[in-house]
Amino acid sequence: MQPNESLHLSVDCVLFGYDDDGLKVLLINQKEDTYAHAQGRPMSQLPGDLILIDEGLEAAAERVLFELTQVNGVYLKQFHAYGDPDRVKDHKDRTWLRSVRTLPDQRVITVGYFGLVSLHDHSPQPASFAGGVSWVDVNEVGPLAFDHNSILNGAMEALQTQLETHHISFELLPKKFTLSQLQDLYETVLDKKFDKRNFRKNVKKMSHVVPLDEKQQGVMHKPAQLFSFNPDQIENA
Amino acid sequence: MQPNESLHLSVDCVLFGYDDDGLKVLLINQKEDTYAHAQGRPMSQLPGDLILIDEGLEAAAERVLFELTQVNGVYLKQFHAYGDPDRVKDHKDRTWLRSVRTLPDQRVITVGYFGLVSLHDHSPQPASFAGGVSWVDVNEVGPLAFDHNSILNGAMEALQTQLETHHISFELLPKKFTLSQLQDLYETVLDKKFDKRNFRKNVKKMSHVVPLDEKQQGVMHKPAQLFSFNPDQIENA
DNA sequence: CATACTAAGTGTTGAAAATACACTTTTATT
DNA sequence: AATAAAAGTGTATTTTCAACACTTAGTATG
Repeated sequence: MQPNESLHLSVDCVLFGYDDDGLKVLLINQKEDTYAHAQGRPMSQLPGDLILIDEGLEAAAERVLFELTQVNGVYLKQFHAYGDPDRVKDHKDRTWLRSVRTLPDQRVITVGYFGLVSLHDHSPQPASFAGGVSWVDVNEVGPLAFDHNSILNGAMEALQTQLETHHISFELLPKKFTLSQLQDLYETVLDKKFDKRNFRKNVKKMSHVVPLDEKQQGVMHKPAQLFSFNPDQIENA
Repeated sequence: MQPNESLHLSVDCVLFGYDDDGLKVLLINQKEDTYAHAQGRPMSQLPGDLILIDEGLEAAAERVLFELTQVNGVYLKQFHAYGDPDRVKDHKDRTWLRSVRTLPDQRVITVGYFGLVSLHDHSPQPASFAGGVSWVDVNEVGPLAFDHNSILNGAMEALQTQLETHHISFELLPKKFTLSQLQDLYETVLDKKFDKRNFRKNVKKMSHVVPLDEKQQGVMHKPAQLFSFNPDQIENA
């Protein structure tokens, strides 16, 4: 029995970005000219790439994300491995693979990581690599290359679970934020509404959310109190 | 950049077995004679093996588990991928690897699956492969080969989470069981005590747990009502 | 400077869920 | 007949969750 002759491993990163406009995911647009003399048309896909031979999975996810988006030091969490033997063999994906891989027919297993950034004050400048990059509202994502739609779904579920159990909202918000922004974030990610007063009662119990001596400015209504996260307290969340 | 020259992928299965005596995990004992003319001594490890070149991850986990334990059709769930570049390079593990692998120096990434069986009425007869196999109480597991102790820890956490969120207890119990057995299972897996009356109130709400017209026999105390799981209702759990 | 607009901010009440707690029953054994 | 052993059962209290409407502080406009 010759178990695995040659089998490749990649990481795919689902980078979520949040601002007042909603929850976005960072997608890469395949280069148009890849398809100039070939069948098919360019699709969008998640940022991902093969791991290096002596590189850890987490390190690979950080590197790939940095190479493709210039984003550094973000919260990254593994959520699932995808290993269908045919996951990169679909007809629609072959033209692109032939243009970028030396061995386009090899099986690739991929490990999914999701990452979180705030689009408010981070605004990562995605490297214009591989044909361009864009933030797409998670509710407006069309068909993606490979099995990336189901990877994205897996990431969404993992994000929802993590938000409910580990209160990781601070990864998606600017350093200073209002309670209404926090509530909008919860409502957007979990796709349900909360009562304003009850929501605020719960926030009061979260010791890692601390009020600042500062108020919102330049809004044409009562300015909101600003809050921030106390990193020392996050473990207790 | 030559991404990954040769890199292997395995699955490791953490098979939990439960009976009145506690929660066990199935371990493989490395063959003594492997070490006859070499340094080191045999260790225990989780059942696992390289995946085949055209085999899905889930299918690989099922196959490996069947080959090593003769267990078929059990609940199996992926929980984490382990990819430290040095995870199979520790000195203590090299003798064994040289004896079983054609390429003992290759990096191996592994995907962890956990499985559940009842030791009451299943009693899987583990194939005496690779030097013997044994059920070890999860609280008495010594040092394992590779990073298998941390894989086991990951599986334990996944099991606890699944039990609390998806009520998968039926995978670990015999077809007929008493409420005391069910409570013991919860207490063992989650490592906390429950109040008998409150526990039974909660069970009454679980529509997939149904009473039978049958009682325990041959016990020297009041015989308990037997229950079973209604497979049609499990989705609603 | 008065008015209008906008989102911020704030408490109470009722329902439901979680917790704490002790005695009686049924069978097998001697 | 007495004993041992775990099964089985109900209520009162506390805590958590859910529903609900008005006042406040600032900006903009006439």
